[in-house]
Amino acid sequence: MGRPVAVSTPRIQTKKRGAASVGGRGGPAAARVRDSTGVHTLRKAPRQQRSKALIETIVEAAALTFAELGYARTTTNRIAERAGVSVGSLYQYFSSKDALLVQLLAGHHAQVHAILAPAVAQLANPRVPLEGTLRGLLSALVAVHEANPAIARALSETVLRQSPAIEAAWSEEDEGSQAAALASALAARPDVRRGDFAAMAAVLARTTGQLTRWLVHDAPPKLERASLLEETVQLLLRYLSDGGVRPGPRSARDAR
Amino acid sequence: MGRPVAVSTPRIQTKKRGAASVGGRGGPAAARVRDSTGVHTLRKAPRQQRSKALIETIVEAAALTFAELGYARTTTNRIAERAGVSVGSLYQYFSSKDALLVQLLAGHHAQVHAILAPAVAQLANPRVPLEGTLRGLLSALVAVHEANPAIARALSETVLRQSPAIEAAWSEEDEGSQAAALASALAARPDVRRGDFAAMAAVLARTTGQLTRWLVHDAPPKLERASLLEETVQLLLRYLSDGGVRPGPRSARDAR
DNA sequence: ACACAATGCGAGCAACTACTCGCGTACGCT
DNA sequence: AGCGTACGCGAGTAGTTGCTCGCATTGTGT
Repeated sequence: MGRPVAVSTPRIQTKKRGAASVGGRGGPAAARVRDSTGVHTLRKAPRQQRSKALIETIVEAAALTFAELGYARTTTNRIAERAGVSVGSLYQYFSSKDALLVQLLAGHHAQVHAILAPAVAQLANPRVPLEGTLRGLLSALVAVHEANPAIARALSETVLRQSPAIEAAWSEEDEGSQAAALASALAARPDVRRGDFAAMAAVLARTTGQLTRWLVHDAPPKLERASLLEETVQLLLRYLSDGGVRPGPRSARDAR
Repeated sequence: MGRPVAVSTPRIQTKKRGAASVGGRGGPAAARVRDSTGVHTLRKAPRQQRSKALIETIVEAAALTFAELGYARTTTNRIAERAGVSVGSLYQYFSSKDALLVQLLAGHHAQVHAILAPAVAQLANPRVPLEGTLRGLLSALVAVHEANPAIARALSETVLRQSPAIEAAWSEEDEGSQAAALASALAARPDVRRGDFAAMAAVLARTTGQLTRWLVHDAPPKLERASLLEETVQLLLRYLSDGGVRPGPRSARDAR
């Protein structure tokens, strides 16, 4: 490359000292500009077509790389390389590595929410049988995770608690956020076991989310997907259903 | 598209960092942590009292720091600082940051195993009621996690998939490893619902582990621990119990 | 066709990390 | 006390990472 690469930047402007130590191995955690509101949006709105395509490409590459290497081991340079663009372009639209992940999280949450909302609504209608609703819900969630295993896996594993910003973005709208609606839906159904509905909703939400992710990404390959899905349905259905196990006087005294 | 021109680094991956130098260093017998595939062991066996205490201190500091900051953001310097020792001392006994974590994992697994084994054995005896066994199991697991929240949290969250060595150490003996024993124990009980016992065992193990960790470390503080624990017991109990839920229209509607 | 802005580039930098090495210190034995 | 050595130390090193900045390239309005 015969191009005279100019002299190195003579500008010795001191970098903005970032906040606490944030970052992976050997990274300069400096200049992590954190908006006071903590909201990470695109730094800049794409005005032309090529830039929109570029953003798309970057996000896809990021998803793939996060999924493959995990968040901590993924470098922005690698993302850019995979996307076939330069790091500079990446940072023109995403203010940080975190921002990239937050973007991914937002997309995922949108998908999950689109499934959860109608499911909870249907649950609130006692005339619709539980089993069908649950089965449909699980299938839909599994489909989402299957449709984009890369994102979902990266999201659920290595990622949380890496940085405050990410954690905030995640908890903003996770499975538990609809707990209140879920709890009242459960309470409204006569075929659901009476109890502490808030706790029930929390346990239900947590279990559903975890089992779904596990089922798609980490379940032992030896076991058949169909069986596991069916077992999951049974787990949830039996948990919610009234009757069945008699917690009556008999079992009350068996505790030692 | 200009090619990157291979920035600097004429060297090709002369990284001698994370790699565990196996063998060599012929010398004193090293105290082994858990020798299976020759993963990580203590570099050197402590011969004097002060060094034993030092190792203890380091491990504790590591647990605390991992829990607080997560694995990726924890630096060995910080661990040493917290332990009040020098990095040099740390590296005299632990060959790497990974080794420290592997040590922690081993300890945790030992504790969990000590709980799981007798519980599965008890489960295999049909004369012991399910409910009591489950409740006891859950209480014990919760106690372990509560007794050392730092380790358990670090272990369950940020850590896995960070490096191949760690992943290997983890999967060596996780909840699923006793799936076979669990499955046959379930099959032997007449009061357990018939089905695909392998899948049941897997779902059961996964759910138990996840809910326990969640309960101790991440459950919304608004909900009471006791309620959540009780709900978890119900979840597992109802999942396993025979009878109860009917696929068809419900008939028996007993109040409460 | 022309000017100007939007976009894209990529080498380089400062920060930060995991880990080493040579040397002083405290231990335990005789 | 005296001596060999296990122990402990911490400044320093090589290597990486996230991110910036000046400039080249492409698109758009007129």
